[in-house]
This record gives sequence, C-alpha cells and structure tokens, in this order.
Amino acid sequence: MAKSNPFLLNLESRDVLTDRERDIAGSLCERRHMLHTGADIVREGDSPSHSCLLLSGFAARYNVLGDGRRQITAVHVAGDFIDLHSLLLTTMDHSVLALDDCEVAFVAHDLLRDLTTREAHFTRMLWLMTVIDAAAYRQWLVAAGRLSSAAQIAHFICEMHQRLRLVDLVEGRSFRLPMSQIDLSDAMGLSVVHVNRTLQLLRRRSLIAWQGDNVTILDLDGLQRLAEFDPAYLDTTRSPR
Amino acid sequence: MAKSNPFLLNLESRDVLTDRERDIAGSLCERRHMLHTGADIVREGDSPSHSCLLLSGFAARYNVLGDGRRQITAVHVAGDFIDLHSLLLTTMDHSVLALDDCEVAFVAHDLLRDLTTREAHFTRMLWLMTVIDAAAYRQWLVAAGRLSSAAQIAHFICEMHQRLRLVDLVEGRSFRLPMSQIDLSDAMGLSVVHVNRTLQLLRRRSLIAWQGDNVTILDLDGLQRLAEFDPAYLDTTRSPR
DNA sequence: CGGCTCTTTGACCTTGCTCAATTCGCGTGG
DNA sequence: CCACGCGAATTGAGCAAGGTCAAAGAGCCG
Repeated sequence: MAKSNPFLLNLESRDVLTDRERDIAGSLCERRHMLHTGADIVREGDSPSHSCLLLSGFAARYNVLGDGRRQITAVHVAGDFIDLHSLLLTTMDHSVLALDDCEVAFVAHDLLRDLTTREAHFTRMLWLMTVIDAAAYRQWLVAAGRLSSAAQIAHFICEMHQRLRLVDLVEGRSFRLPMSQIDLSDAMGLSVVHVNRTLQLLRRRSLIAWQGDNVTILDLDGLQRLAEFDPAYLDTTRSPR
Repeated sequence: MAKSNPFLLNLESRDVLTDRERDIAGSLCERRHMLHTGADIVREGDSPSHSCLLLSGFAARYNVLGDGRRQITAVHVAGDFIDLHSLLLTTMDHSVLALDDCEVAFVAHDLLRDLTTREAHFTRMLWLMTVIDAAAYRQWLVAAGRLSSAAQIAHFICEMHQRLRLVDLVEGRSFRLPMSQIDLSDAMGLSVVHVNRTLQLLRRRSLIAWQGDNVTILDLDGLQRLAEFDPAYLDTTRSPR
C-alpha cells in the first residue's frame, strides 16, 4: 500500500522536484473529503471553482448519451489530478464517478492560477499530467478502433497495471480494480455479454484471473503481446520537463 | 479564407489577449516551412526540440499497429498548435502526417519553456489548447464506442465544421477537407468499404455532400441530431482563463 | 494511352449485439 | 441458521452491424 503521497509518486516518476515543489504538492492535498462508491465527483454542465485530486480509490470519467447508454473515457487511480481540466474549461463536458470509496482533495482554481504565475516548473508538471491523460485517450482510441475485443481489454489491464505500479498499488502479480463487468463494458464500448465472454477467453488462455475486485496477471508477457502494449505513452522517465 | 493569423483566431475565440500576448503569438509563427502532402511532420519515437504549429492545411495524428493497420486519433486544422505535447513528453508515442500541403511554424522548446516562466496567462492559453484536444479525444471515444457508424461519421463532420468555422475556413455550407475515404476509415476505426456505404447513406438522407476535397452540409440540424453533437466540448466562449 | 490511386459494388463471413433466462454471491431480516 | 432479495455474472439462441475479399469503374496525371 502506498504510504507516501501517491500524487507525489506520480509527479516524481516523471521529474525531480525541489523541496519547495514537494511542499507545494503536499499542500495541495490538504483539504480532504471522502466520497462514497457511486457518487458523482463532478457532473456534466458544472463550472467548478475547485479542481479535484484523487488520493485513494478509483474514479471514472464518463459521458451519457441520449438513450442513457454510457461511455467511460478514462479510469483514474490514486495520485491522479482528476480534473485539472476544469481549471481551464468553462463548463464540464462530462461527469466523473467514484467507482469506489474515494479520498479526494479539492484545490481552489484561484490557488492553481496563482501557482502558474510563480511556479513555472511545477505548472509544467501539472500540464504534463493532462498531456499524459491525453496520451492515454489516444491509446484507448487505437484500441477501440483497431484491436479485437480481447486485445482491447488486455490493453486496458496492462495500462491499469502499469499505472498502479507507479503509485505502489500492485502487490506481486495482483492489484485491486473495483469495476464490474458493466463498468468495463462501458469503458470498452462493448456489450456486457461480450465482455463476459471475452474475459472468459482471457482466463482460458491463462492470461489473467479477475475475481471480484481483484485482478491477477498470470502472463504479463502474453498479455502485452496480445494488446501490443507499449508503456512508452505513460512516459515514466525521470527527466527534466 | 482566413486572412488573419488562424492561431490568433483560435486563441482569441477562447479569451481576450493583451497586445503583448498577440505579439508573442505572432512571433511564434515566424519560422515557417512548407510540408507536402503525405509528409510526416513528426514521427513516432522522435524527441523533437521544437513544437510545430499548423498555419494552413490539414494534418492527422496517427498510430500504426504491428500488422500495418493505422488509427488516426486526431485531425488538425489551421491554427492548431499541433504538438505542444512534445514540449512535455520525452518521446513521441505517435506520428503526425500532412494530409495536405501544410504551412507550419516550428517553435523551439527553449522558447516555450521560457514563456512559461514569464507569461502565465499565455501559458494557460497554450495549456488550454492541449486540454481542448483532450476533450476532442473523449468525444471521439464516445462516438467510436457508442454511436452507429453513420452517427460517428456525422459527429466527425460536425466537429470539423465547427472547428473550421472558428478559423474562418467555412464558406456558406461548405468547407475543404482533404481526406480520402481511406483516411476517414482510419480515423473512424471502420473499414473502407463500410465508410463508403455509410457515406452513401448520409448522402441519400440529404445530410451531406462530399465530393473530392469538398464537404457540404445540407442539413446541419439533422446531422447534429443524428450525431448527438454538442459543440460545448470545443469550449469556444471568450472568457478569462 | 497507360498507370495509379481512390471509389464503388457484390457476395459472403465474423464479430459482437440483443433478448431472455438462469445462476451465483452476498447481505438482511426473521 | 435459513429464506429472500438484489445486483452482478453467466449462458443460450438468434440477429445485425460491420469486416473481408475480389473485381469493376472513375478520375487524374504523365
């Protein structure tokens, strides 16, 4: 379990921070709130005055269509600065859901805007976080458009594994992932029935085990090969930004 | 045709700029180059020292899979700061292609980094550009995952129409869009054959005409309804950021 | 007049969807 | 401890959207 602040882990896996920056990062995590499973963290149409940082738990970014169908566009884990977007956008074009009991910190936009005038490097790090989110969207697009359902799901599992590793939430070959097959189908743009059958396929091939909230990767290499997964897009090199 | 700098049009449709900021924006466009149709503007694996701004023409961001299949994840138009990403990412996880003869400006990363220390508001505007790109990725994900092929293509056309309008590249009901059906199929994650048949459907329903490089929207309302298109995600409100 | 690329068409196949039951796991109240 | 209820997982059967393969037009340039 992550003892250290996962937001710090997230930042520091991409660049070295000064002591002052580490303090700033810490201070952003002060105003903590608990949100319960199923709660909306942000809602489409909102114009929040605060941005929300995820300290523990899982959250999903989603859109709802006219007929009620849902598409999840991103899954966030501890350490993710969930909606830095709202700092710059006038209104939210989507909602964010707590997949889990989540501990979040709210950071006032005024404070963030102020940081952009004083802390150029730290600002670039925040910017970087949104750019990496965007890289993940692109990979999801590639997977949705051009991979088979098995490869698409495999890709998702590889991504979660990699991101959770960064914030120390992988134990051995396993990690917690509180998503039902319904959630997964909304994230993959597939039907629940098909997700169910595809998961069975991945299990039959001894690539993964997924029971309840617990995912175990039995054959990481095989899973990555199936998904054509290359973690480069998560850009986890400690280098000056 | 856009007489004014499309990059300025792009920025100024989201916030008011000071004269100084307008000068800066102009100065970023100075080192111009022409790139010809089919050229790669940036290539996967590169670590560029310059970011590239599109002044005229069209460009596509794409990934290639192991078997050579391609997925286009974004289409960029004049005024888009194409790869601000590379300022913050260590290596490119995808390539960018000139769909067209393109006029681009290269901006040194050193200069941009320097701007982040001196021009907080302008920096936020650049950041905003990448955040809006990300919003477009999300919409593509929703369309790819949950819309029919007809609605997905309709959504794409609505987006292009809206974005080209911002930079004054729509004349009446028509705009230029130099994409073959092959390109379109790679952007939609569909087969060429199916794209062809779906376009015929959209034509038969008198929603659009698309001949060669020229797209005409015959029934904007119908097209937007089919696509469940809401331009809010492009966030074109002039408001303080 | 080739030769090239893009569009279009036809025929057939496959992946993934829908609908409808059934089963399972688990927490609650009796 | 057990029956009940509920949401999630699983299964089966039939269907439809979209893919593949192959060939035929069209437009364009040298």
